[in-house]
Amino acid sequence: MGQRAHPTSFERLLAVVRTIPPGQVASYGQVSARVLGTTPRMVGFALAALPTGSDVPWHRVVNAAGRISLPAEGPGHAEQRRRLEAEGVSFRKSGVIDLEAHGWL
DNA sequence: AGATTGACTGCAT
DNA sequence: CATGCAGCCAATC
Repeated sequence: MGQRAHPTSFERLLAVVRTIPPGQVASYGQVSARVLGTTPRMVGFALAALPTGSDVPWHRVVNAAGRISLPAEGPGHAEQRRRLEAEGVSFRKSGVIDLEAHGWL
């Protein structure tokens, strides 16, 4: 099996996402800042390629404004919000998450 | 090999 | 508060 001897930055990003505790959220930028050589855009790309039913808590990643970045018209948006609320994450009236209360670190 | 795009971000207008 | 633009890196065409 010709696998690489060390995790790709793609996999490292997913590993970081796995460390976000339930009930908390981190921004794309915050996740990418933990893996040198990566950017917020890569985080979104990595999560978008995630297989259904993966163990990665992709829903705990939101944009820097504390808002869900998935297209509001798609099913992913509603699903992410549902999962977060199930973990106790509260949304403001405007649909913005209170990062002061739920922000990671 | 060059252009385009994406679940971003920060600063300027 | 809404828009625009540059910077960023990998995947795709």
